[in-house]
Formats: sequence, structure tokens, C-alpha cells
Amino acid sequence: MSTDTTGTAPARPLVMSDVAARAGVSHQTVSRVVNGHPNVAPRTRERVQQAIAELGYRPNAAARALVTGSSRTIGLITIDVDQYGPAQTMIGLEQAARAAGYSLSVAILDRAGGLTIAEAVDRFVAQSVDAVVVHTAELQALEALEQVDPPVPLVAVQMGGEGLGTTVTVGQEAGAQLAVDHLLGLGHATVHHLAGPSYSVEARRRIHGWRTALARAGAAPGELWLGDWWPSSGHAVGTELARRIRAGEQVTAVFAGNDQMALGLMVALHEQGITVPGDVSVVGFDDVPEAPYFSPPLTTVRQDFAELGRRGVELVLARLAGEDGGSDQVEPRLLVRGSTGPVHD
Amino acid sequence: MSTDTTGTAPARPLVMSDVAARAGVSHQTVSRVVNGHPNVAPRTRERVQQAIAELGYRPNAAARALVTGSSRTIGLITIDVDQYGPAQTMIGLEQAARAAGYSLSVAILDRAGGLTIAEAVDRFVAQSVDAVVVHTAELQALEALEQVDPPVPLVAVQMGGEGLGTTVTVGQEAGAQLAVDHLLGLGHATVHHLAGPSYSVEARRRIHGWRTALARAGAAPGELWLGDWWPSSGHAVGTELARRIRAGEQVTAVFAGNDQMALGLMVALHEQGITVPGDVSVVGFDDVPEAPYFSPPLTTVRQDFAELGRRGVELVLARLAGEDGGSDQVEPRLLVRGSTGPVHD
DNA sequence: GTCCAGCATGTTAGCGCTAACAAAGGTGGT
DNA sequence: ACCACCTTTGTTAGCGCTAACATGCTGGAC
Repeated sequence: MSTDTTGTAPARPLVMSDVAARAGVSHQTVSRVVNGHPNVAPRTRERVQQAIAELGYRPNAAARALVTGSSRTIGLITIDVDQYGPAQTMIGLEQAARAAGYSLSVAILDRAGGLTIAEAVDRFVAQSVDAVVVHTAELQALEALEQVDPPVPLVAVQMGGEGLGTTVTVGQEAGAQLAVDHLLGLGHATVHHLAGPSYSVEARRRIHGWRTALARAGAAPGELWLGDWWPSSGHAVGTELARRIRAGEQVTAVFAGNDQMALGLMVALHEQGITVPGDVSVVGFDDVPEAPYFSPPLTTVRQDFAELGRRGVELVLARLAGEDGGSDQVEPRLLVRGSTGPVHD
Repeated sequence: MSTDTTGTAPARPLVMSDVAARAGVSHQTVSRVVNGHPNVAPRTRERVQQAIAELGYRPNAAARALVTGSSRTIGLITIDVDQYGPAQTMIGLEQAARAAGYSLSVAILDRAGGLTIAEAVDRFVAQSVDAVVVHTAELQALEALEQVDPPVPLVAVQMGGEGLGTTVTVGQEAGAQLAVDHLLGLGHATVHHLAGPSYSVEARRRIHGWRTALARAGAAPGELWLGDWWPSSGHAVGTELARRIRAGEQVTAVFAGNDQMALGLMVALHEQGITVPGDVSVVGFDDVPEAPYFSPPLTTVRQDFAELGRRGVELVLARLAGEDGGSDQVEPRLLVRGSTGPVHD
């Protein structure tokens, strides 16, 4: 791919003075061209650029990082990238970062505690990253984060914490409200909630939004169950729920904390002879690509995960430019499909 | 998290000579301790380590990279991390890399061509990464890769290409064979295949495995359809297939190239009144976490994606240690669930 | 006791780059 | 014609670290 007029691959890596020699200038002039400094004569600039192209020269990032103190790298601390949402956010982040000339270094936390947030931040600082983005909704991580005071900007994405400075979040409360209002609008007396695990800040905020929306509408409080985001937990809750419905309890609407739990729930209800949306309406959260192909197709609240990542980078750049950046929020929206319908009595 | 007996956060970043001064030794001795060199007196070593701990010193990675030419970073070029498999592989890679003391820098290709493989490799080389791992099954990327000759080890993961040097792959042919044999064993006359897109090397290898398995068993050749990995393409094929079945065609077994297409296919068949596995048996590929909760639960071929990532790092380390490493393969296995059954006539 | 091996530690140079300063050349106002 | 000033280019120093070499010391062989 690289133009190489000499015909041979350079054994020794090229350095700035190789380019300088070829262009007949000093290495400093090459540096000025590479970094786009203004005071270079157009003809000189052109000659240097040609030498760079002919040689296929690339500046050494380590040397540059050493002298400038900046590596043009953003460190991303994330978790659960095997889930659709976090993966999408990472994609959004990487692309926005690259567009701004930064590369992305990634540390993946695991619940087993192989790496703590503080360690990850520490590693990134030693790596001279220019900023750290933390993408997690874990309460524990959030608490740990408050202890950390890195010498570089730190931006939190999808965490609902207070006192954390720069943060981008999805409007979880608004999303929950959308789901609840939709179900109440269909005539359901109340809405029950299958929430994500208690260590998740997102889950907590959805619970809060759900409670608030019910209260605001004057509906009876619903029941709360906790899952772990995965289909199996939805399945377990669904099995128990079906038993209670057959025993005569009135449960007609469930708002699940994510699509995967909604899936498990619907399958369990179906296995037990409860129909969706005939007997029970179900709303999910996320809008994973499979959601339209569940049986029935899932009504859900879409989060724009990639946008979250892009906004995260925007905040990073703002902080790097010395601005405050403040905090930002991405708004979710409701997609009505086949898993919700009016109450049948 | 860091011990800080001075009580104040250091404004100026700590350098090696700060530690040296505190421990009463030269900066070189500190360097020796940090790098675990043998010829340091135990008492001196201890004193230095204590100074490091007290000060919270971390060596500057850029300076080290500059002088050693190694950044202890592995560059990962990947694609489709929003799919379960690639995301899992990335997790496996990151954890294995971190365990070996390397950090991971990530570049995400997109089909829109925002970044080419050659550019990504180039960027990583300029970043002084110690090795590059490419994780993609795109034919185009594979071809581009053959043009690239980076000055660092390059390991390909999940690409079935030849002439690419060090490679880790999942045994796609073996996986396809498992699926076909299972279906033939249930009495199906032949097996049709809903494959992934033609730019995918994995898809091609599964097609090859499927053809071979049918031929080896003496079964009639099946029909081939191409999808794009996503549920919607499976749905389109399923709709057409149902029409033909109702028109009297004999189609009783389909092997789908991944679980998501199998999902779309099953939903379409169901919508058209064709039962699974009563009328048609379906086998998927991947074993995504949702697969047991499809209707019916999906029989599928599990790939151990995380293992793929770990093996990739093993090969990188072998190459870095000067060994050949050769190539490696991870074997898939069949999980029989509810979407396959005997033929009904 | 002498000598040299071998260990512990210090000193120096330099990785490739950018920042700061220095020098040379050109321009325009008077 | 002269000087002030700006533009262009070059020279030098140093970022924080490791490698290579230098030094001083201890201890066993003879």
C-alpha cells in the first residue's frame, strides 16, 4: 500500500533525518511540516511532503509522546462488551476518536475482579493517555471512580452518578416513562417491572423512572423483580409469573429492563400457556437487532448506543481543549411492535 | 488507591530520579529494580521498592518505548464487534494480553471503508505496537493483508486464508460437518444451507464443509442461499422457502450459517404456518446466549470465541519469543436443542 | 599476600522527536 | 540607504528511560 520508489523495504526504521536528508532540509523543518506549522515556505513544504511519501515515513509515536507528554490516545475502560449496547458504544467511541486523530486503548473489566477500575486508570496514566473514558453502569465501579483522581480528563459514559464531573448518559428515566405511558395508554391498570441487577446504575434509574411514571399517572404501584440482564433470568421470572397468573393474579403488563430478559420472559410465559400480548403485554429496552424477530416481535425502547460513544468523545475533546464540556444526555425512543396490546378482560 | 504518604498529590509527574533520590541510589538502579534485573542487592531492591510504593511511581511508557522500541502493546484490528462472536473474541484477547503484560489498542474497520486494513496496520506500526492481530473473516481484508508486510509479527484470527503465516481459526468445516451429520442422522434426505455473505471467508468454509459432509455421506446435494448474517436476511429466505414448501417442494432440513439468520428463518417459517422441527429442522452456528430461548430453542454449533482470542495471544507471544508458533485451530461442538427432529412423512 | 573473577552500583550516551532560541534573508517605511 | 521587523530555516537541548561501559569492592585460588 505504501509508495516505495526505492523498491526495497527499509530494514532500519525511517527517522525524521532520513526524510530531511532526502528533502535537503533540517529535521526540524520536517517536524514543522509533519505537524502543520504555519511558517514553512510552500515549496519547501511540498518537497518535504514528497520525500515523506516516497520514503513512506511515519513519525515515531513514542518519541513524540515522550517530548509532548501526549500520546494522542484515549483509554477506554469498559465492561460487558459481549452485549450489544456496550459493543455499539465502543464502536461509536472508536470511530469518533479516530476521526479526531486519537487512537483507542481498551481495558475490559470483568466482574470476577481481574482488573479494578483504579488499576486500569493507573495503567492508562502510565501509558500517557490523554484522557480516560469509563463505560460502565456498575455501582461498585462508580464508587471506586470517586476515589480516583487522574491527572488527565476522565469522562464517564452511561453512568448515572452524581459528582462525577463530565458524564454522558441515556435518559433512562425518560425511557422508562415511554414504556410505562405506552402500556397505561393501552388500558393496563399498572405495569410491573423486571429490572436489571442491583449493582447496575442504569437498572436503578430505570426502576426510578418506572415508579415515577406510574405515580405521575396515578396508577397503582407495580411489582418489582430483579434479573441479571441475561435471558435465563427473564425465563425464571416468567415461569413464576405464569404460575401466579394461572392462580388468578392480575398481571397484564410487564416492562423488562432489557430485551434479552424480555425474551426469556416471553418464552417462559408461552411455555406455560400464557399468550403475549393477549394475556400479558411486554416491553423491552435496548432494541437489539433480533428484537423484531422475537415471537412476538418486541415492543421496546431504543437507545442510540453509538451516539453515546460519539458524545463521549466530544466531551473528551472539549475537556482537552480546556472547556468544561458539562454533561450530556441522549434521548431514547419507543418502538411499538407486536408484544404489546390492549387489555382483554 | 495509591499509597501516598506525603499527603499531597504530586503536581509534577514523578520520574525515576525522584525515586532514586528517595532511596539513595542512582536512577539506573531504580531501572534495574523496575525491570527485575538480577544483579541488585536484596536490601537495595527492597529500599527502592519501598520508595516506589511510597511515591506511587509508575514508569513512563513512552520513554521506555522510545528506547526499547517496544511499547508492550498489541494492536487489534477487528470488525463487527457488535456481534456476539467478535466481541467475545476481543474479550479473550484483551484478557490474555493483559495477563501477559500487554495492553490492547483497537482499530475497528467498517464496511463503509472509513479505515482500510493497510492504514490500520500503518498506524499501529507508527505507534510501535509489538504485534498486530487481525480479526476478520472478510475476503477483501484478507487480500489486502497479503500486500502488507509490517515489521512486527502479524497474527490472523478467524480467517481461513492460506499463505498468511500465523493463523488461528475455528474448525468451520468440522462444524458444518457436525450440523450435517446430525441432520442426516435424523433421517433427512439432504440438508440445505443458508450461508453468510460471500465476502466472508468463514461463510465460504462453512459452505465447503457442508458440501463435503453431504458428499461424504452420499446424500443428495442441497440448495444454497446467501444471507448477510442478520436476522432479516434469514427472514426473507424463510418466507420464500415456506412458499415453496406449501407448493409441494421437499425441504426438511436447513443449516444456517449463524444463529441470527436461523432465528429470522424460523420466525418466517412460523409466520407461514410451517412448523419447526415438525416440518423443517433448523441448525444454527455460534450459540449466542439467546439461542436456548428462541422458539423453538435452537440446535446449534458452538464456537468458543474467547478461546480464539486467547490462542491468538499465545501465537503472538510465541512469535515475539522468536518461535514460529505455526497455526492453531479451535474445535466447535454441537448443541442439540429443540429445533431439530426426525423427518415426518 | 597477590591477583583476578564476579558482583553491585554509578556514569554516560542516545533513542526520535519537539520546543526554544539563533541566525539568515527579505520587505517596506522613512 | 538604513533600520526595524517578519518570515524561513537551522541549531541546540532535553523529554525519561535503558544499554553499555566504567568503577569499586569482596572473596577465593594460588
